[in-house]
Amino acid sequence: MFLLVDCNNFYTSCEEVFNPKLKDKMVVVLSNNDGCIIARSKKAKENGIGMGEPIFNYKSLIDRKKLIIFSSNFTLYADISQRVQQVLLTFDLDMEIYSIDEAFLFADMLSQDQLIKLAFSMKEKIYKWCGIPVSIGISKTKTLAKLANKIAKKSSSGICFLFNDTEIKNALKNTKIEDVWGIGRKYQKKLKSLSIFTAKNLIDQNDEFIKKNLTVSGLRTSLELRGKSCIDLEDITTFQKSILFSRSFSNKLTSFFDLKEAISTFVSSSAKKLRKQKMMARYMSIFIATSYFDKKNTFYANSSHLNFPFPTYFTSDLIKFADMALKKIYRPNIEYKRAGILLGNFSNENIFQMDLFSSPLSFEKKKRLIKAIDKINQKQKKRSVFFAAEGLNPKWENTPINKSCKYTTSWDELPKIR
DNA sequence: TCTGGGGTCCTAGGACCC
DNA sequence: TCTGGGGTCCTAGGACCC
Repeated sequence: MFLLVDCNNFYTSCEEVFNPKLKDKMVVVLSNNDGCIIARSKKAKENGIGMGEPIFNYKSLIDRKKLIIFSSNFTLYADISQRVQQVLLTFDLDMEIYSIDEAFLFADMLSQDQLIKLAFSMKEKIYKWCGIPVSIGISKTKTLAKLANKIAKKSSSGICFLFNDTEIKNALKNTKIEDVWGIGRKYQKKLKSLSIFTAKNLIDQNDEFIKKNLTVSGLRTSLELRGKSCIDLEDITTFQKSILFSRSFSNKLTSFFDLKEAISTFVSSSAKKLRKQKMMARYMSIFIATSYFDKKNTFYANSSHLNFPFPTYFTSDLIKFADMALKKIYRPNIEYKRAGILLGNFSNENIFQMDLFSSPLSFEKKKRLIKAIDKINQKQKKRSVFFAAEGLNPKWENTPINKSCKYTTSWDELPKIR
């Protein structure tokens, strides 16, 4: 049996842990640049505040102090997530961290009664130790566990089991097709045009039809809904395949120089992430775009891809490559609103093919240099040492206005009790 | 003049997830 | 006026090989 443990309203719940007064209030957490709503408290959801909506739609609610807003604080959320995972580990089951607020667990050799008991004690322990409420769905496959979790969210106990065929059949009948894990916006539309409205409707189709319309992923989904497990627990050791860093700018950028500074900063951050995972990249993609919502000017978006002759995790190399890529897609006199970089095609830092013409000696030298830089930045303030290409005064960064403290990861920001 | 059949690898784009 | 960010998987088509 698979269990899906999912934190309720995760980001706003994290804020509540350190700010109990928020309980039963309308609270939302905002995206970068304080632009869109990316998390809502229960009360906010009940009052019809939509996911992904721009916050300026709710200006009057904020002015009247009915709606409390937070800038996102991912340092805090990631740390709380870690703590929840630690608690889950104490139950000694195979586990897959599926996202910042979800984990799949796999239990065999347990009776239904034991599973029920287990789920209740998990929920209780996580709340007691971390202050985070969770919902748990349990069933025969991951897709059914997801479905059970959705039902659990609405139930008073916060836990839902789908064990026998009648229970499952009923659940499928009452589940809208768009609520099935694996059916997104496009497929939903397609399926509805084919008169498929519920999960039950989907599993009643024949395999060939499903594969033709939804590819093998859709076929897997429907097999899973029928109770046949096709999606295994992901191995924890599976390594990451790409690193993306993208931002919308607070001020639009026009000059090549400004854009280059922003991109170089993105490169520097992604390279740091890459080194942390002891990986090297051989592929880079850069993209830039104007504002999608700017109706006055024509929309421009472009990307440029690059395969390096050798794998690297050196910021210096990557900044040079990024510069080459950016030159290909940059057009003058345009107001850019968004940019990003993607690194991929990874290999291990110790096992890789070197460039035939570079000397191992210079490689070692570069390695020592970058390790030293990382060390300094870790010990001292962030960005004590950085590359000139990143620029001294970023013109695109914004200062979040309503950010809570790093209560759990910074000595200077520990919660104070007065 | 007439020109086969069986493969692999790579990539862009489109779907999905949180 | 103000509109997010980070991932994975699958497929078709093009390039290549023998």
